[in-house]
Amino acid sequence: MNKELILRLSKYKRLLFKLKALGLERVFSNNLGDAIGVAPSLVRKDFSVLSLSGNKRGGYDIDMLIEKLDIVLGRDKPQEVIVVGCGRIGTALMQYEEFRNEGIKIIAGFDVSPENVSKTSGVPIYHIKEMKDFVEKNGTKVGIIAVPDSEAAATLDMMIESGIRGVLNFATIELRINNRGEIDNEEQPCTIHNINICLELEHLFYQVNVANEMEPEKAE
Amino acid sequence: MNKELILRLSKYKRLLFKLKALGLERVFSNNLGDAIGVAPSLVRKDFSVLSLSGNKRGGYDIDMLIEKLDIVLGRDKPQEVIVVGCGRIGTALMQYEEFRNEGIKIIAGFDVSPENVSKTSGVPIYHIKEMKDFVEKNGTKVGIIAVPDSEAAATLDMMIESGIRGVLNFATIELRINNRGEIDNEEQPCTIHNINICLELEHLFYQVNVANEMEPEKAE
DNA sequence: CGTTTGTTGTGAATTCATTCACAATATAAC
DNA sequence: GTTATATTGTGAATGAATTCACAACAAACG
Repeated sequence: MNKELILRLSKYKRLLFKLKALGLERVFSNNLGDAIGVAPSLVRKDFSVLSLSGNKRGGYDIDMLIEKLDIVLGRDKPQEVIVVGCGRIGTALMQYEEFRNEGIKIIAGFDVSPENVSKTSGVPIYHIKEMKDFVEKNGTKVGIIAVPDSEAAATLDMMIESGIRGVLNFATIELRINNRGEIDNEEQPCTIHNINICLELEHLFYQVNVANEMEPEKAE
Repeated sequence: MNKELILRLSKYKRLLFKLKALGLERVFSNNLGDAIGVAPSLVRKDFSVLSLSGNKRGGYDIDMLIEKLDIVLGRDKPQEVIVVGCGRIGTALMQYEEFRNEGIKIIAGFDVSPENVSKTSGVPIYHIKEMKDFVEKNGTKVGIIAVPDSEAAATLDMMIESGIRGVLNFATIELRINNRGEIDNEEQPCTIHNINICLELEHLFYQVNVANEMEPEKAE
């Protein structure tokens, strides 16, 4: 299963929810394709791979798609997350409204000095030393790294040691285990996704200052 | 120019800075490959495409690489950014330390009620109505969207109308213009990058709950 | 009931990034 | 100065994701 494919499946699902809320019952591959910006043939191929079949003329049943996608994406289990590092980014995430709509819940924050963290978010804040106990007790599997760059690598080690198996990293250093974000020779693999805001902005500056300044033919 | 390629170039550059700070003068393709997690042949291919050549035995000259990469990536110009939406995410970004190291500067924040935004970051906060004037006066080309989902599409329109040509979107709805994040039939193209935290977390849950729970052979 | 229409489903073709493999060659060693 | 060695540079091979193209077919229509 391809990373891009999984991302598309999540996008389909989100879109299908909205269409359903609007009262629709069926969709065509080109509706979905238009909305998420891919070719209709790719939508059909994706569904084909997952054995989601539609009606030869009436398109796909929205409820069916949502139900099957939920299974494929593993959305039956609770989506609970911890945040490690309660600085500005960390606390902003704890109060992030949109998580609620997606069924994602931040269940705890951890910091080296929890006494300095405002508790306004309603999320309990603990000292980072308590992380392992907490994660074991709650069976938490996913966590966010929002610590300064200098602490990121050590934080990752602690999280993996605690039992975390999926990590979203906001530090600007690229965290990896072995070669490509996943341990696969270990019994318990851990997946790491890096969100590197600086890198994204730099990419935009490239597009704006370089790619778009070229002759249209040379560009991109 | 491929998106992944541009990202790799930024990573090379960042790494080269660190190596230089450590006193190194030359690197081999496998040093760079190991460090950023790609094959050495890809590093060589990347440099080959850009006509960055090394010495048949002594590797690549770090200063030369940095200099040339800076040109290719368009880092000569100032990297100034505005933030639209000064809620928790927006203000956290305004105070984000790591931008400084990368030469990125947040030069203003805009909000519908600037009077409610704390000014502690040192970044001036204006009413969103003043954006167009500001952007025109300062020639700003890149901006960050940190408004609620419901406002995101309208905010994008305003930013483009104001003259912004590169957008980093933190709202969880996927913003696009035409089909794929770029207008290319217009005179002034605009590139949009979406950072969708919910999507990333959902992807992690998929990895943790589904992919990694399968038999190792079936997984991924 | 036969015909038209529109959409799915999928094997084949395509495209494109990455890896392979190795000739070319600069440096080091002797 | 000759030989050995390590690394670059790149054309060809590979591999994977996407698009194409069209047969199959269900629904609508007359």
